Amino acid sequence: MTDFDPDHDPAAETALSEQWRALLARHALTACAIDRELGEAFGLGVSEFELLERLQEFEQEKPGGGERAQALANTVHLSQSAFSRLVARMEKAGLVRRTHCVDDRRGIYIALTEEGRERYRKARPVHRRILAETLGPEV
Amino acid sequence: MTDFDPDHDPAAETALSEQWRALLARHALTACAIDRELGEAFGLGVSEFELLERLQEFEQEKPGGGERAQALANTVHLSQSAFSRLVARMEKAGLVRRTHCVDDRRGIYIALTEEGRERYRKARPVHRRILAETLGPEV
DNA sequence: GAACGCTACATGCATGTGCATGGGATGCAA
DNA sequence: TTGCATCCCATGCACATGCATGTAGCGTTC
Repeated sequence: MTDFDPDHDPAAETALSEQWRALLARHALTACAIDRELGEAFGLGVSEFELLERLQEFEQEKPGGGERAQALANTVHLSQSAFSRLVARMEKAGLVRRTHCVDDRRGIYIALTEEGRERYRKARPVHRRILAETLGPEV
Repeated sequence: MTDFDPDHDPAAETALSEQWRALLARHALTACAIDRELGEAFGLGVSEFELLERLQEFEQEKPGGGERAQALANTVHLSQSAFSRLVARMEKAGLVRRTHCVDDRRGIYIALTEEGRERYRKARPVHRRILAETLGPEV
């Protein structure tokens, strides 16, 4: 709420500003590269890949039949509505499967399909290579 | 083009992946906060503020009548088309002014209006406060 | 158990974005 | 001059996103 800092420090302000610009630049560079390469090769965007990765991780922890949507939505930095549509797209693409919970029929479980696991397995090395290329050089 | 690294190093791969996740999280947190607060208070988004800031910086360097669009587009991490529309929105809002170059009539100059300078002056402290709140705590 | 509020997800709508393309301006070569 | 490739910006289109709202299920209170 305070418009200008009580303890105004120009040097700290400049440092923060440059940190933010660097973050913006790295984010744009990497996200753009992922969208382009994974999009062309596997039909995946940044969010799609992130979701596949989360599902794969959850699957390793407990091999049950998927994970609650709510638990996943928080991990991909999307609004609730955007997440809902992301899952819908990926279900249509055959990468995940939605099933209503039996104990709480408001919620849904989201599980990888075999195709989803396979797609992730193939896309992962490309994703990691892009990270190495764009994040690796600490410019 | 190489699908999997010649020098495969699981530890380095994990480190890169976590670095990317942290970057995604920080970007989402900060960008979202900026969009919300600057949007409510000043009708500005992340890109709008960035452009105002670049224009203000260029203006200080050489107080001439603006900057070439091409030179600015590279600094805000937008596609050429998105940048074109960003400028159109901001011109409509009275924040910038477009003028055709006289020497090369393909290009345009983009200059701050008085309203644009004023809006930036007011928004800047809020922007910096958000950066301090979201980037400052090195979680 | 009826009514109410709350939660979990879906959807209508407005908007911002990237890709492909369009259209005018420039430069160069024949 | 004419023709052609290129550059700079604008625009049609498809699509992803966020906000607001809708809908169905849960829980509590009386």
